[in-house]
Amino acid sequence: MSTRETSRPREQYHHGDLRTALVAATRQLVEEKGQDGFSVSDACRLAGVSTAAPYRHFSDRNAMLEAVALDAMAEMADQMDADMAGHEPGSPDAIAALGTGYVRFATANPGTFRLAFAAHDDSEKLEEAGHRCYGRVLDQIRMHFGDSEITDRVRHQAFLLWTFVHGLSFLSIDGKTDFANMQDQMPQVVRTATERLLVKGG
Amino acid sequence: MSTRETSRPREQYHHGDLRTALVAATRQLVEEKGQDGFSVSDACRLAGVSTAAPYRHFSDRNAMLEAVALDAMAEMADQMDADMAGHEPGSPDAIAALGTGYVRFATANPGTFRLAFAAHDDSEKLEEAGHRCYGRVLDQIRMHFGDSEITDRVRHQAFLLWTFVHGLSFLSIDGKTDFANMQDQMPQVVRTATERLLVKGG
DNA sequence: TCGAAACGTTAGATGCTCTAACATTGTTAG
DNA sequence: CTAACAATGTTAGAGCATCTAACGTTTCGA
Repeated sequence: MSTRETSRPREQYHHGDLRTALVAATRQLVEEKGQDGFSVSDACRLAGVSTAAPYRHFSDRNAMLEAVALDAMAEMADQMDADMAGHEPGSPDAIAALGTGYVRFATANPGTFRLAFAAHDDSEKLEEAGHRCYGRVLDQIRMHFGDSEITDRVRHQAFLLWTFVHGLSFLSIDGKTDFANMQDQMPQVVRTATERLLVKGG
Repeated sequence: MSTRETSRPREQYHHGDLRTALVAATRQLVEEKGQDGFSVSDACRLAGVSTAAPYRHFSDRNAMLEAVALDAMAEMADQMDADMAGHEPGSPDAIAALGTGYVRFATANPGTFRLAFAAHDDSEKLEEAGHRCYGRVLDQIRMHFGDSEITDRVRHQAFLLWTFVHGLSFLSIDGKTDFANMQDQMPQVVRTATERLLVKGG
């Protein structure tokens, strides 16, 4: 067994999978200290390598953050899939579950969520991952209306819903909700908003 | 006339109103380069003082940002008041105007908006300014329902609306809307969401 | 008017990002 | 098998940022 933990000092000159270790360290630090609080040096300490090592794998500090954002976006898609499983496709239940999954990811990974949605100046990969994620919403709304393709009506409705859960995510992670227990009440709030925002009208 | 511009070098030893000048410089830089891109040194260069000068007025870099956030919060309240003027108090028009003002401030001052709503670990002043701002929303909803005091129903409705405009603000400043022209279409989106979210039901 | 308080400056300690030059290991062509 | 080369690590250091310490200048009140 090779020593690949991020916490213990290495015995070998080559790490083995430093890129992955650095992304993990970066993510952990972003959660602990936020995007600005994060430092490349700290990540190096966590991974047990010198401060110059990351530059073999990332062009700069920002690229490290971008890699975390990319990971997070994919993970969020997975979480949304999981939360949606078992619900009738296109049903209000399924749509609300999609929204709930979104907010749940945000509150469970506030630093990463904020990072993933900050304006990374035109990272094509990240944009693409975001679209894959959003595609789930579009598709559910499409099925809800029984449309065969993504129409303007579908797009408009999806945007209203996304806007709501996105706002709820930020208010939650910034501590602006005065819910006694966010965890318990959030799904009901999402459900209410979904039902009210989602009408045929367009 | 004393030299108080932020761009020109001073002739006098004492600046006159350095605190104000630094807040202005900080705000400008936050808009230009974002919260992380901002540096105290840059602000000093703009204000024409040495890099040690700010520490007579602010405990640290973060306190400078907090001062900007505080200013912004007050300014946002003003903008919301202005946008609401002329509408019947408690009317859907007034409420939608309140929301539109919120989003307009965010898109006009993205860096500052993001800063103002980031989680500044328990700044009482900032929290208080936020509550003053939110009070406007609560009051309009209260009047909308003809209630004499802020009831749970009012609070719940206000929260739904705030959530929506907050989400719309972030999606807008992060370039996640595919509106052809945000400026033109945003008020209609806010109007639609307001009408759908705002129902007696609770 | 004179001493203290307020407010600025320079110098420097410390830490961060990133690059250059060099060291070690893995890989592959002959 | 082995010598080159590619990949991936290291150390040293340039350059810039935050913040503190010690000190200079101006304002203001007793």
